[in-house]
Amino acid sequence: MSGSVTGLPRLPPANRTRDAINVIAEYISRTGLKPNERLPTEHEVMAALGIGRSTVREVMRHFQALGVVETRRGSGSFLLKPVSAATVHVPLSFDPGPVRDGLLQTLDVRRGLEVEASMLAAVRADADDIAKMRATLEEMERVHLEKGTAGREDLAFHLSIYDATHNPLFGQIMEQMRGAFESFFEKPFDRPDFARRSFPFHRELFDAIAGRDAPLAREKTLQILAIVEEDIKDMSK
Amino acid sequence: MSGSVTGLPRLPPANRTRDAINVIAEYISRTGLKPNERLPTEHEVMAALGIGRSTVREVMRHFQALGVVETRRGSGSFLLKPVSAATVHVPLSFDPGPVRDGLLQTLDVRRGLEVEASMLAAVRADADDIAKMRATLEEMERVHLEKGTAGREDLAFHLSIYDATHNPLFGQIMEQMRGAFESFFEKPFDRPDFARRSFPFHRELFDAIAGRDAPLAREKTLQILAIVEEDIKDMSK
DNA sequence: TGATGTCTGTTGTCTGATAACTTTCAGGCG
DNA sequence: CGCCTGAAAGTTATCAGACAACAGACATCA
Repeated sequence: MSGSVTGLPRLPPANRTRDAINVIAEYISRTGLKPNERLPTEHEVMAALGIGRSTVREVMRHFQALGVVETRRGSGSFLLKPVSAATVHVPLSFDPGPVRDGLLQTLDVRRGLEVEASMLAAVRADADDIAKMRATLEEMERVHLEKGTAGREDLAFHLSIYDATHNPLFGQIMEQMRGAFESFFEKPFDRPDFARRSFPFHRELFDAIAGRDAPLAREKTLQILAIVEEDIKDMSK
Repeated sequence: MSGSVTGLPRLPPANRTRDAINVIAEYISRTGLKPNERLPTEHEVMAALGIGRSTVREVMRHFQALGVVETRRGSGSFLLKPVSAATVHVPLSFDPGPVRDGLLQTLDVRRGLEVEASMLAAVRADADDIAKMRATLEEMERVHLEKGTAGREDLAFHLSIYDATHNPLFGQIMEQMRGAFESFFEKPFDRPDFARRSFPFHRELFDAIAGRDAPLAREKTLQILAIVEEDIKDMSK
């Protein structure tokens, strides 16, 4: 065939935009920019890197697509998620089809992740993790008894479980999947009666994790998700 | 405060780029454009939508960041993954830290997903799915006995399991995580002796799935991944 | 035949301009 | 003093036009 010499890794044709993307990522990590903080203006970046504004805008559009940056017209660009030169970006794309199918498909994935997270939490959680889980659980129970629902606090409890795995991937995947879904179709997770029946199982799940009983933690997680599945099916007739 | 009424989701100030992104996505699905096929040139899109070229470029940059489109200077833009107006994009980003930690972190996630996929496959697989899994398994065994390793065929076998869940999310998540990692650090999955000991368990996993034995399928998947975990730990000192 | 030059179409980037929006702040008014 | 109004400055959104760099097809020549 034509000159396909092995060992020479076909380098991309000089690409200032891609370079600028890496430089910006490195800049963010070097300056320790935190989420919600503002990035330099397009003109500043332009002048600093010696590139045109359209190139700067393509860089920003890149980070926007990755959900790392949000730019507000008239205000500037703001960091949404921490990032560094070593950050790995994994864009997922899928067609959920009808809403109901999309929810059930993600539930399959969620089941896999949540079960694993619960088991790992039961094995790896330290005293601080358990204390934090207990705190979020009790806050959730309090709000639930008071208002009859506790979507936000429920989420906080599950996030504290992810944290207890000491593996940031779980929290990030679940949170970002949830975010993507909320923005695309109405959020059914805020319905007052949604998954209400799963409420008592949360304390049982916590007890299982705190008691280092991984199989039981798995069982309780499956029970919670089974209720969620039923409610999704009921909800969509 | 100023008019911050709850329940009204603050719509973004007219955004031609975002509109164009949706229009392009809709166009791709409507014309049934397949991966590897070429998109219209920037000038064509520009003229067709009546927008400026920089806007077109930002749209392309968006799809590029999402891994949906690849644009080659002098040639044009090419579709990498199927897309439609209903496609949901979930960009994940995380810092794996040291390579070894990154691999072990993804292994936690992979364990959750693979176990769930195996169990679902055991429940949902139809005759065609089982036939396909058998075919890829036997191909893998054949290549393994011949060459001592079978990375590509091993992957095909696992993908056939994902397909048997009838939930496209599993395949996409796993494939894209793998792709992101292969491009960032050297691919250890091609090492001749990597995870060799897991070889015999693959047929046992298949037998469990074909026998509709979900708990056994879970067990076999865990055995395979335990070997992978050991090998990762061995490999990195 | 095979390598080389040339032409056309396409993407990459820059420059400069205008519009639209946000934030700030000074001034007016009760 | 406190609140509202509106002008001004800063910032992003988009456009238009230009030139450079590259890929692919075709013609040319040894």
